[in-house]
Amino acid sequence: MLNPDRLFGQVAHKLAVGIIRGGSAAGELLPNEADIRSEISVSRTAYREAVKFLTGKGLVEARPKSGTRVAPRESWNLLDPDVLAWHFEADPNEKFIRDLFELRLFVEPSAARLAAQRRSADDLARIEAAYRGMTVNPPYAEPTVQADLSFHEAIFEATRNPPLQCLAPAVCATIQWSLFLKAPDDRFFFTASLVDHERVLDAISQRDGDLAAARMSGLVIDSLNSTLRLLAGRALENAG
Amino acid sequence: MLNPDRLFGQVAHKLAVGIIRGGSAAGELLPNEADIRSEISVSRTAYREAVKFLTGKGLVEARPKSGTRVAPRESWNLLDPDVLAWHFEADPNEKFIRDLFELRLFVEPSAARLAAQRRSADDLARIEAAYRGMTVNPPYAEPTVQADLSFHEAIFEATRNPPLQCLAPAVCATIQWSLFLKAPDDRFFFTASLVDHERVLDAISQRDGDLAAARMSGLVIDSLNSTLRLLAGRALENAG
DNA sequence: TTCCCGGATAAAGTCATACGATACGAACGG
DNA sequence: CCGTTCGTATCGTATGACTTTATCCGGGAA
Repeated sequence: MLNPDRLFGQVAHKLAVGIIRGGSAAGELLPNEADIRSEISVSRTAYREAVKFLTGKGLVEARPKSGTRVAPRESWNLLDPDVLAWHFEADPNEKFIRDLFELRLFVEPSAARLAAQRRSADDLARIEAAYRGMTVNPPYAEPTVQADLSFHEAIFEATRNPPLQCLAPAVCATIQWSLFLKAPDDRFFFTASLVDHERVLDAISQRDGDLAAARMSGLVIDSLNSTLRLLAGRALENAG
Repeated sequence: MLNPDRLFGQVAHKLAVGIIRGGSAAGELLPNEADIRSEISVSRTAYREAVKFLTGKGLVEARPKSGTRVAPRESWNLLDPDVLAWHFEADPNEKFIRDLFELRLFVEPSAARLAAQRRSADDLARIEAAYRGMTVNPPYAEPTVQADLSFHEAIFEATRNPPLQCLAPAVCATIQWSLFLKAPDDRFFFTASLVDHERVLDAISQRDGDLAAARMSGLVIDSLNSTLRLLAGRALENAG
C-alpha cells in the first residue's frame, strides 16, 4: 500500500486522483517542468518516482518527446488496492459499485467453496474469531468493520490459492466502502448481515462446499441490495 | 506493460525475476550502492525508479533507514501482467499453473454468461473473428495463439465490467503459457479445443448465458487436463 | 503534387553529486 | 552488566548537466 509519509507518495496520490477524476482517455499530462514548478513545488526526483509508481499500476505511460500520457482505462489495474482506493475517493459512481459487487458475486462463492473444502483448523479459528468480532462490537463501529474485512480475507486465505487471494483486497475495499456508506442507521440490515455471515461460517465449519458457496451468494446479494437501496436514498437526498 | 527499452525497465525486470526466483519471505535486498556498483553499473536514479516501479506492484517495500525489503508474497499483485510474466519466466511450477486454471474456472464461465447476455453485434463479430483466426492458421502457430487470446479477451470486453476485465490479462497469460508448452504435437487436443471454442461462440451468439457458462467451463477443464498431461509427460522426461 | 528523407527540437531518460533524516548497532561510561 | 550516546549505513530529497529518442517540419526527389 502507498505510504503517505513519503513525499513521492503524496505526489502519486495527487496525480492519481486527478487522473481518475478527470477520466481523460489519452490526454497528455502537463509538461513535467511546468507541473513541478507551478502546481506543487517538488523536486524532479520525487515527481519522477511518483510517475514510475503510477506506471507500475498502469495509470500512465511516459514516452520521450511525446510526454507523459494518461493510459487508456483498459490498462489500469482496477483490482489494485491503491487504484481502488483512489477510485472510491475520486469517483464512486453507482456503475462502478455494481461492477465490483458483480465481481464479488462471481468470486466469493467459489472462494467460500474452496475454503470449506481445504480449510485447516487454524483457518476456521480465524474465520470464527472474525465473526465473533462482528458480534461483540457495536454495529458499523471501526472494530466491527475490521472484523468484517477479516472474515472475508480469512476465507480467501483458506483457499490456499495465491492468485485468487489477490482478489481479497479488492473485495475488502468494496466492503469497506459500502459499510462506510451505511454508517448511519441501518440496524435491520446489520442483524441480517450477521445472520448471513454466521450461515457461511457454519457451512465452512461443516466442510460443505456447495452450501458455503450458496450461502456466500446470498450474503453478497443481500449486501448489494442494501447498498443499492442506500445509494438510491442518497440520490433522492441530493435531488431534493 | 514494462518497456524493456528503458534502462530502469531492465533493472526492474532483473530485480523482479531475482526476487520471484529467490522467494525470500522478508529478506533484505542487497545494499543499494553495492548492488549498483558491483552487479549492474547503473545510476542511482535508474535503480530507484526501478524500485518504485516494483513497489507499485507490491513486490518490495522500502522503509527509510531500514533498507529495501522483499515484501511478503501475500502483498504481491499476482494478477498483474508483468508480475505474471516474471513468474512464468522465473518459476513456472505446477502448483502455480493449477491455481491459475482454478481462477479461470471461477471467472471465465461467469464472464461468458455476462458476455452472452450483454454482447453487442460488434462484440460478437470480434469474438467470431478471433475464432476464425484460430481455424484458418496452422495449429499452435503465432497467429493462432494470438487469435486464441483475442477470443478470450473479447469475451471479457463484452461483459462491460471494467474490474472484471482486469482479469483478462491474467487469463491470457495463462493461456499463452500453456499453448507455448504444448507447441510440439498435440494435434488431437487442438481440434478438441477448436470444438470447445466453437460451442462457446455459438452459445454467446444465441444469447444463452447458462449455456455459455457451461461450455466455457468445459473448455477450461479440457485445457487444464491437457496442460497437466503435458506437464506430467515433461516431468517423466526430466526424470528419465 | 505527392512522397520520402533528414535535421531541428522538445521531452523524457540517465548520470553524478550533495545533504538531510533516521534506524540500527557498536562503543563507551556508569 | 546495563543504559546512554555516538557513529554509520541507507533511504529520501534536491539540483544541474548531459544523453537519448521520437515527433514534427521542411526540403528535395519522383
